[in-house]
Amino acid sequence: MLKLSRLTDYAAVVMAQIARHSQASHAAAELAEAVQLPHPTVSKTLKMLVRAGLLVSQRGAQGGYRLARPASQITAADIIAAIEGPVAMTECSQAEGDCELVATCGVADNWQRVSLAMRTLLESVTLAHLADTAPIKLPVQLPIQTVSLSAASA
Amino acid sequence: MLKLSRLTDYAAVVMAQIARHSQASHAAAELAEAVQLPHPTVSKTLKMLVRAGLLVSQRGAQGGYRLARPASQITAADIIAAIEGPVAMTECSQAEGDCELVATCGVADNWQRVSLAMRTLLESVTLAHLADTAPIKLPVQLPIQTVSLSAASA
DNA sequence: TTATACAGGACTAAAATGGTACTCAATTGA
DNA sequence: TCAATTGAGTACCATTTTAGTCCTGTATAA
Repeated sequence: MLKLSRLTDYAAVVMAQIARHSQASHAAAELAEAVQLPHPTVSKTLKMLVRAGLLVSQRGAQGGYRLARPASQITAADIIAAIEGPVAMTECSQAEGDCELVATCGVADNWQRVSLAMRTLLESVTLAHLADTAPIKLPVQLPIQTVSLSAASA
Repeated sequence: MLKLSRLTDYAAVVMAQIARHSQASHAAAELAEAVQLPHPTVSKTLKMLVRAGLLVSQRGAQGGYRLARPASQITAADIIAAIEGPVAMTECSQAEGDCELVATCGVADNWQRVSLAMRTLLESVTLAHLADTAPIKLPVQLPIQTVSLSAASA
Protein backbone atom coordinates (compact mmCIF):
# COMPACT_ATOMS: atom_id res chain seq x y z
CA MET A 1 0.00 0.00 0.00
CA LEU A 2 2.85 2.36 0.64
CA LYS A 3 0.53 3.97 3.13
CA LEU A 4 1.13 6.61 5.74
CA SER A 5 0.59 5.48 9.31
CA ARG A 6 -2.60 6.66 10.90
CA LEU A 7 -0.72 8.97 13.25
CA THR A 8 0.94 10.64 10.29
CA ASP A 9 -2.43 11.17 8.78
CA TYR A 10 -3.65 12.72 12.02
CA ALA A 11 -0.59 14.93 12.11
CA ALA A 12 -1.35 16.33 8.69
CA VAL A 13 -4.94 17.03 9.58
CA VAL A 14 -4.02 18.71 12.84
CA MET A 15 -1.27 20.75 11.26
CA ALA A 16 -3.66 21.93 8.58
CA GLN A 17 -6.17 22.89 11.24
CA ILE A 18 -3.58 24.99 13.03
CA ALA A 19 -2.38 26.48 9.76
CA ARG A 20 -5.86 27.73 8.97
CA HIS A 21 -5.86 29.77 12.20
CA SER A 22 -2.19 30.42 12.61
CA GLN A 23 -2.56 33.55 14.73
CA ALA A 24 -3.99 31.83 17.79
CA SER A 25 -2.62 29.18 20.12
CA HIS A 26 -4.50 25.92 20.02
CA ALA A 27 -4.95 23.63 23.01
CA ALA A 28 -4.75 19.91 22.37
CA ALA A 29 -8.31 19.41 23.55
CA GLU A 30 -9.61 22.06 21.21
CA LEU A 31 -7.83 20.52 18.24
CA ALA A 32 -9.01 17.03 19.10
CA GLU A 33 -12.56 18.33 19.17
CA ALA A 34 -12.14 20.15 15.87
CA VAL A 35 -10.84 17.15 13.99
CA GLN A 36 -12.93 14.58 15.84
CA LEU A 37 -10.13 12.39 17.08
CA PRO A 38 -9.34 10.98 20.54
CA HIS A 39 -7.68 13.60 22.75
CA PRO A 40 -4.74 11.54 24.04
CA THR A 41 -3.80 10.47 20.56
CA VAL A 42 -3.88 14.01 19.22
CA SER A 43 -1.83 15.06 22.19
CA LYS A 44 0.77 12.45 21.43
CA THR A 45 0.92 13.52 17.82
CA LEU A 46 1.35 17.16 18.80
CA LYS A 47 4.24 16.28 21.07
CA MET A 48 5.99 14.52 18.22
CA LEU A 49 5.50 17.54 15.99
CA VAL A 50 7.01 19.79 18.65
CA ARG A 51 10.00 17.51 19.02
CA ALA A 52 10.50 17.68 15.26
CA GLY A 53 10.48 21.45 15.40
CA LEU A 54 7.34 21.96 13.37
CA LEU A 55 5.27 23.30 16.25
CA VAL A 56 6.09 25.36 19.30
CA SER A 57 4.22 24.85 22.54
CA GLN A 58 3.27 27.18 25.30
CA ARG A 59 2.40 25.78 28.72
CA GLY A 60 -0.05 27.11 31.19
CA ALA A 61 -3.38 28.83 30.88
CA GLN A 62 -4.03 30.24 27.43
CA GLY A 63 -1.18 28.09 26.23
CA GLY A 64 -1.27 25.68 23.34
CA TYR A 65 0.43 24.98 20.06
CA ARG A 66 1.46 27.22 17.20
CA LEU A 67 3.37 26.69 13.99
CA ALA A 68 7.10 27.05 14.42
CA ARG A 69 7.35 28.67 10.99
CA PRO A 70 5.04 29.72 8.17
CA ALA A 71 2.92 26.99 6.62
CA SER A 72 4.60 27.64 3.31
CA GLN A 73 7.88 26.55 4.86
CA ILE A 74 6.65 23.27 6.27
CA THR A 75 6.54 20.41 3.81
CA ALA A 76 4.66 17.15 3.65
CA ALA A 77 8.01 15.43 3.95
CA ASP A 78 8.61 17.31 7.21
CA ILE A 79 5.36 16.10 8.68
CA ILE A 80 5.94 12.51 7.62
CA ALA A 81 9.49 12.59 8.94
CA ALA A 82 8.26 13.97 12.28
CA ILE A 83 6.10 10.90 12.87
CA GLU A 84 7.69 8.09 10.90
CA GLY A 85 11.27 9.17 10.43
CA PRO A 86 12.91 10.14 7.17
CA VAL A 87 11.15 9.29 3.94
CA ALA A 88 12.83 6.27 2.40
CA MET A 89 11.30 3.47 0.41
CA THR A 90 13.87 0.85 1.17
CA GLU A 91 16.31 0.05 3.92
CA CYS A 92 19.22 1.12 1.77
CA SER A 93 17.63 4.46 0.91
CA GLN A 94 18.31 5.65 4.42
CA ALA A 95 21.40 7.41 5.59
CA GLU A 96 22.23 4.71 8.14
CA GLY A 97 20.84 1.95 5.97
CA ASP A 98 22.68 -1.29 6.47
CA CYS A 99 21.31 -3.89 4.11
CA GLU A 100 23.72 -6.76 3.89
CA LEU A 101 22.25 -7.91 0.61
CA VAL A 102 23.36 -5.00 -1.50
CA ALA A 103 25.75 -7.27 -3.32
CA THR A 104 23.12 -9.71 -4.55
CA CYS A 105 20.33 -7.15 -4.67
CA GLY A 106 20.96 -5.58 -8.03
CA VAL A 107 18.17 -3.04 -7.81
CA ALA A 108 19.48 -0.86 -4.99
CA ASP A 109 20.76 1.96 -7.16
CA ASN A 110 17.61 2.59 -9.07
CA TRP A 111 15.33 2.08 -6.09
CA GLN A 112 17.26 4.81 -4.38
CA ARG A 113 16.66 7.10 -7.30
CA VAL A 114 12.97 6.40 -7.15
CA SER A 115 13.03 7.00 -3.44
CA LEU A 116 14.73 10.31 -3.97
CA ALA A 117 12.14 11.36 -6.50
CA MET A 118 9.38 10.55 -4.04
CA ARG A 119 11.08 12.52 -1.33
CA THR A 120 11.49 15.45 -3.67
CA LEU A 121 7.85 15.26 -4.54
CA LEU A 122 6.86 15.33 -0.88
CA GLU A 123 9.22 18.19 -0.20
CA SER A 124 7.56 20.22 -2.90
CA VAL A 125 4.18 20.00 -1.20
CA THR A 126 3.82 22.46 1.66
CA LEU A 127 1.44 22.63 4.55
CA ALA A 128 0.02 25.75 2.93
CA HIS A 129 -0.91 23.62 -0.05
CA LEU A 130 -2.48 20.93 2.06
CA ALA A 131 -4.46 23.28 4.24
CA ASP A 132 -5.78 25.17 1.28
CA THR A 133 -8.98 24.03 -0.33
CA ALA A 134 -7.62 25.06 -3.70
CA PRO A 135 -6.48 22.03 -5.60
CA ILE A 136 -2.77 21.75 -6.19
CA LYS A 137 -1.56 20.72 -9.57
CA LEU A 138 1.02 18.04 -9.57
CA PRO A 139 2.59 16.83 -12.77
CA VAL A 140 0.77 13.66 -13.72
CA GLN A 141 3.05 13.10 -16.64
CA LEU A 142 6.52 12.64 -15.31
CA PRO A 143 9.12 12.57 -18.03
CA ILE A 144 11.20 9.64 -16.93
CA GLN A 145 14.37 9.27 -18.85
CA THR A 146 16.61 6.31 -19.21
CA VAL A 147 19.89 5.81 -20.86
CA SER A 148 18.11 3.27 -23.04
CA LEU A 149 15.06 5.19 -24.18
CA SER A 150 13.45 2.14 -25.71
CA ALA A 151 12.27 1.07 -22.28
CA ALA A 152 10.25 4.25 -21.89
CA SER A 153 7.77 3.19 -24.52
CA ALA A 154 6.38 0.53 -22.19
CA MET B 1 9.20 6.17 6.74
CA LEU B 2 6.80 5.49 3.91
CA LYS B 3 8.73 2.28 3.45
CA LEU B 4 8.03 -0.73 1.32
CA SER B 5 7.46 -3.93 3.24
CA ARG B 6 10.31 -6.36 3.21
CA LEU B 7 8.39 -8.79 1.04
CA THR B 8 7.87 -6.09 -1.56
CA ASP B 9 11.54 -5.46 -1.54
CA TYR B 10 12.19 -9.16 -2.06
CA ALA B 11 9.67 -9.19 -4.89
CA ALA B 12 11.51 -6.45 -6.72
CA VAL B 13 14.84 -8.18 -6.33
CA VAL B 14 13.48 -11.51 -7.50
CA MET B 15 11.64 -9.97 -10.43
CA ALA B 16 14.80 -8.21 -11.50
CA GLN B 17 16.70 -11.47 -11.26
CA ILE B 18 14.20 -13.18 -13.52
CA ALA B 19 14.15 -10.22 -15.88
CA ARG B 20 17.87 -10.48 -16.40
CA HIS B 21 17.45 -14.04 -17.66
CA SER B 22 13.98 -13.91 -19.09
CA GLN B 23 14.38 -16.76 -21.53
CA ALA B 24 14.68 -19.52 -18.96
CA SER B 25 12.30 -20.79 -16.30
CA HIS B 26 13.49 -20.27 -12.77
CA ALA B 27 12.75 -22.62 -9.89
CA ALA B 28 12.02 -21.02 -6.53
CA ALA B 29 15.02 -22.70 -4.96
CA GLU B 30 17.32 -21.43 -7.66
CA LEU B 31 16.10 -17.86 -7.23
CA ALA B 32 16.36 -18.03 -3.46
CA GLU B 33 19.93 -19.12 -3.83
CA ALA B 34 20.70 -16.37 -6.32
CA VAL B 35 19.37 -13.56 -4.17
CA GLN B 36 20.43 -15.08 -0.84
CA LEU B 37 17.04 -15.17 0.83
CA PRO B 38 15.17 -17.95 2.67
CA HIS B 39 13.51 -20.36 0.24
CA PRO B 40 10.02 -20.45 1.76
CA THR B 41 9.81 -16.69 1.81
CA VAL B 42 10.88 -16.36 -1.80
CA SER B 43 8.38 -19.03 -2.69
CA LYS B 44 5.62 -17.13 -0.97
CA THR B 45 6.57 -13.96 -2.78
CA LEU B 46 6.61 -15.71 -6.13
CA LYS B 47 3.13 -17.05 -5.56
CA MET B 48 1.85 -13.57 -4.87
CA LEU B 49 3.43 -12.33 -8.06
CA VAL B 50 1.76 -15.11 -10.03
CA ARG B 51 -1.60 -14.29 -8.51
CA ALA B 52 -1.12 -10.69 -9.56
CA GLY B 53 -0.42 -11.77 -13.11
CA LEU B 54 3.17 -10.61 -13.24
CA LEU B 55 4.67 -14.07 -13.43
CA VAL B 56 3.52 -17.33 -14.93
CA SER B 57 4.38 -20.63 -13.34
CA GLN B 58 4.99 -24.06 -14.72
CA ARG B 59 4.72 -27.05 -12.44
CA GLY B 60 6.63 -30.27 -12.61
CA ALA B 61 10.14 -31.14 -13.54
CA GLN B 62 11.91 -28.38 -15.47
CA GLY B 63 9.15 -26.06 -14.36
CA GLY B 64 9.55 -22.73 -12.66
CA TYR B 65 8.64 -19.10 -13.06
CA ARG B 66 8.80 -16.75 -16.02
CA LEU B 67 7.69 -13.18 -16.62
CA ALA B 68 4.11 -12.91 -17.78
CA ARG B 69 5.04 -10.03 -20.07
CA PRO B 70 8.14 -8.08 -21.08
CA ALA B 71 10.00 -6.33 -18.30
CA SER B 72 9.34 -3.02 -19.97
CA GLN B 73 5.63 -3.58 -19.43
CA ILE B 74 5.83 -4.33 -15.73
CA THR B 75 6.00 -1.29 -13.48
CA ALA B 76 7.20 -0.69 -9.97
CA ALA B 77 3.61 0.10 -9.09
CA ASP B 78 2.59 -3.34 -10.36
CA ILE B 79 5.10 -5.06 -8.13
CA ILE B 80 4.13 -3.05 -5.09
CA ALA B 81 0.45 -3.63 -5.76
CA ALA B 82 1.05 -7.37 -6.09
CA ILE B 83 2.38 -7.58 -2.55
CA GLU B 84 0.82 -4.70 -0.66
CA GLY B 85 -2.25 -3.85 -2.67
CA PRO B 86 -2.85 -0.67 -4.63
CA VAL B 87 -0.54 2.26 -4.01
CA ALA B 88 -2.36 4.80 -1.88
CA MET B 89 -0.95 7.06 0.76
CA THR B 90 -4.11 7.49 2.78
CA GLU B 91 -7.26 5.55 3.46
CA CYS B 92 -9.29 7.90 1.31
CA SER B 93 -6.92 7.60 -1.64
CA GLN B 94 -8.21 4.12 -2.27
CA ALA B 95 -11.10 3.19 -4.47
CA GLU B 96 -13.03 1.59 -1.62
CA GLY B 97 -11.73 4.08 0.91
CA ASP B 98 -14.21 4.71 3.64
CA CYS B 99 -12.82 7.33 5.99
CA GLU B 100 -15.63 8.72 8.08
CA LEU B 101 -13.65 11.83 8.90
CA VAL B 102 -13.63 13.34 5.44
CA ALA B 103 -15.90 16.08 6.65
CA THR B 104 -13.56 17.35 9.37
CA CYS B 105 -10.39 16.28 7.61
CA GLY B 106 -9.87 19.19 5.27
CA VAL B 107 -6.77 17.81 3.60
CA ALA B 108 -8.26 14.84 1.79
CA ASP B 109 -8.41 16.43 -1.63
CA ASN B 110 -4.84 17.50 -1.83
CA TRP B 111 -3.48 14.35 -0.19
CA GLN B 112 -5.19 12.42 -2.92
CA ARG B 113 -3.49 14.51 -5.54
CA VAL B 114 -0.14 13.85 -3.93
CA SER B 115 -0.99 10.17 -3.77
CA LEU B 116 -1.84 10.19 -7.44
CA ALA B 117 1.44 11.84 -8.31
CA MET B 118 3.32 9.17 -6.38
CA ARG B 119 1.42 6.44 -8.12
CA THR B 120 2.17 8.00 -11.47
CA LEU B 121 5.80 8.16 -10.58
CA LEU B 122 5.86 4.49 -9.66
CA GLU B 123 3.99 3.58 -12.82
CA SER B 124 6.62 5.31 -14.88
CA VAL B 125 9.37 3.11 -13.52
CA THR B 126 9.49 -0.29 -15.17
CA LEU B 127 11.08 -3.55 -14.19
CA ALA B 128 13.40 -3.06 -17.14
CA HIS B 129 14.60 0.13 -15.49
CA LEU B 130 15.08 -1.52 -12.13
CA ALA B 131 16.88 -4.55 -13.45
CA ASP B 132 19.19 -2.43 -15.53
CA THR B 133 22.40 -1.23 -14.01
CA ALA B 134 22.11 1.96 -16.01
CA PRO B 135 20.93 4.77 -13.77
CA ILE B 136 17.49 6.10 -14.49
CA LYS B 137 16.95 9.80 -14.49
CA LEU B 138 13.96 10.97 -12.54
CA PRO B 139 12.92 14.60 -12.44
CA VAL B 140 14.24 16.00 -9.20
CA GLN B 141 12.69 19.39 -9.76
CA LEU B 142 8.96 18.98 -9.83
CA PRO B 143 7.12 22.13 -10.86
CA ILE B 144 4.31 22.21 -8.35
CA GLN B 145 1.63 24.73 -9.07
CA THR B 146 -1.24 26.03 -7.03
CA VAL B 147 -4.36 27.73 -8.19
CA SER B 148 -4.20 30.36 -5.50
CA LEU B 149 -0.65 31.53 -5.38
CA SER B 150 -1.37 33.51 -2.24
CA ALA B 151 -1.26 30.32 -0.24
CA ALA B 152 2.46 30.15 -0.79
CA SER B 153 2.90 33.20 1.42
CA ALA B 154 0.94 31.77 4.35
C1' DT C 1 -1.95 29.92 44.73
C1' DT C 2 -4.81 27.67 41.75
C1' DA C 3 -6.47 26.23 37.40
C1' DT C 4 -4.85 25.33 32.94
C1' DA C 5 -2.24 22.95 29.71
C1' DC C 6 1.99 20.76 27.89
C1' DA C 7 6.00 17.01 28.81
C1' DG C 8 7.51 12.59 29.39
C1' DG C 9 7.31 7.96 30.04
C1' DA C 10 5.29 3.47 31.04
C1' DC C 11 2.08 0.31 29.77
C1' DT C 12 -1.27 -2.53 27.11
C1' DA C 13 -3.99 -4.26 23.36
C1' DA C 14 -4.39 -5.08 18.69
C1' DA C 15 -2.81 -5.66 14.16
C1' DA C 16 0.50 -6.33 10.58
C1' DT C 17 4.50 -8.61 9.16
C1' DG C 18 7.64 -12.14 8.37
C1' DG C 19 8.75 -16.66 8.41
C1' DT C 20 7.85 -21.85 8.69
C1' DA C 21 5.73 -26.26 7.97
C1' DC C 22 2.83 -29.42 5.96
C1' DT C 23 -0.09 -31.40 2.52
C1' DC C 24 -1.94 -31.42 -2.19
C1' DA C 25 -1.61 -31.05 -7.30
C1' DA C 26 0.57 -31.02 -11.75
C1' DT C 27 4.13 -32.26 -14.95
C1' DT C 28 7.94 -34.82 -16.85
C1' DG C 29 10.19 -38.76 -18.12
C1' DA C 30 11.90 -43.28 -17.27
C1' DT D 1 2.22 -46.14 -14.59
C1' DC D 2 5.26 -44.69 -11.13
C1' DA D 3 8.62 -41.73 -9.13
C1' DA D 4 10.89 -37.40 -8.91
C1' DT D 5 10.43 -32.61 -9.30
C1' DT D 6 8.34 -28.35 -8.50
C1' DG D 7 4.63 -25.15 -7.66
C1' DA D 8 -0.14 -24.27 -4.86
C1' DG D 9 -2.59 -23.64 -0.93
C1' DT D 10 -3.32 -23.23 3.81
C1' DA D 11 -2.61 -22.93 8.48
C1' DC D 12 0.17 -21.48 12.08
C1' DC D 13 3.41 -18.96 15.13
C1' DA D 14 6.73 -15.40 16.60
C1' DT D 15 8.01 -10.84 16.38
C1' DT D 16 7.49 -6.16 15.65
C1' DT D 17 4.97 -2.17 14.93
C1' DT D 18 1.17 0.64 15.76
C1' DA D 19 -2.30 2.77 18.31
C1' DG D 20 -4.15 4.19 22.25
C1' DT D 21 -4.37 5.11 27.40
C1' DC D 22 -2.91 6.65 31.82
C1' DC D 23 -0.25 8.81 35.25
C1' DT D 24 2.88 11.99 37.17
C1' DG D 25 5.52 16.11 36.65
C1' DT D 26 6.23 21.03 35.33
C1' DA D 27 5.48 25.65 33.53
C1' DT D 28 2.46 29.62 33.03
C1' DA D 29 -1.23 33.03 33.61
C1' DA D 30 -4.63 35.15 36.22
